[in-house]
Amino acid sequence: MNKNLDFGDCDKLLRLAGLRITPQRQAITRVMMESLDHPDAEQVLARARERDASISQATAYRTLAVLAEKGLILTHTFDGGVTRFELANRPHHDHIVDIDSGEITEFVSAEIERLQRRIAEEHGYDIVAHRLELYCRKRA
Amino acid sequence: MNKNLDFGDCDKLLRLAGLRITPQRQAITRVMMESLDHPDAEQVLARARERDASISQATAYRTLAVLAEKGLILTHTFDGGVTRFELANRPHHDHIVDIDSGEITEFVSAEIERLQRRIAEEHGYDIVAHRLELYCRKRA
DNA sequence: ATTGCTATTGCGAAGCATTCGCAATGTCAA
DNA sequence: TTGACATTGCGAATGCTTCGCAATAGCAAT
Repeated sequence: MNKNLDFGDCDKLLRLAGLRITPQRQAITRVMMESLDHPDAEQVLARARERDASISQATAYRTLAVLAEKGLILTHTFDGGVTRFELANRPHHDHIVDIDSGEITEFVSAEIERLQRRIAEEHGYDIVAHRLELYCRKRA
Repeated sequence: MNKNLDFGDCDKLLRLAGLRITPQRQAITRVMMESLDHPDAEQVLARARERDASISQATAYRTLAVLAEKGLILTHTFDGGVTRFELANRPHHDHIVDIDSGEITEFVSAEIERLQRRIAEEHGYDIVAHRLELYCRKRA
């Protein structure tokens, strides 16, 4: 009980989403808060079960879905792969996907973002969101 | 290796890909040559069956897979949806998606592509493919 | 604390797109 | 024409994700 130092933050996040606080949701939410990578549902479930072994697969999917719906986590579906998740309140970034290993690298380019805005503007648009993924292979 | 192929001849295309010419593959390949949109496997199958009603679902998937593998068609997966296909003889382009109307506008930016290559290079990667989508709203 | 309303859960089954195993058939070079 | 082997259709099997439902648990009002 004394190791749950992040309980407050976690509960706050769940209340933000207007969700009832359950041990399962706390475990899953804390996993997302601690994950620095982009785990898929299976990985989130495995990590959450280290905290609460009783969590079912369905609950993992449902909790991730509702957190995404409330905007607290982001979902990514890289080409041909499963849905992956990450916490939403992090700085914006795009992704490099290693097509051999599946490894994800994050990057930001202010210059690309500026060009995107210019292109959108030239077509009479304002950008609401964008998605940029580079599917890459390690240099020989 | 497929940049300058003659896409006007279905049989020639299949032969260049090193594939045996079958009625099923001819039908599917012709469907792809005539499609101006980005049909999914189910749609390709339906259109191909107008030419050859005997084509099975498995053959549609297998043919599309092998054509993609040979670089003759491209695959797209929009937002966790199904895989969609497009003939590969069109100039590369990215998409502006009007989030209100769903209208798609194509664009190309050599400058963005150059920046992408530089970013990938800085991370030790070569770009094999990329995906860039701008989700936009018409300017007020 | 107790109650009552309902959101949430676990379970297994059901979807859905896609792939696979295999015997039959078709293609093409020799 | 032949024969090796590529390709096909069928249906079953995947793999990820969602659903139906009865039991359970959270939470606000008593």
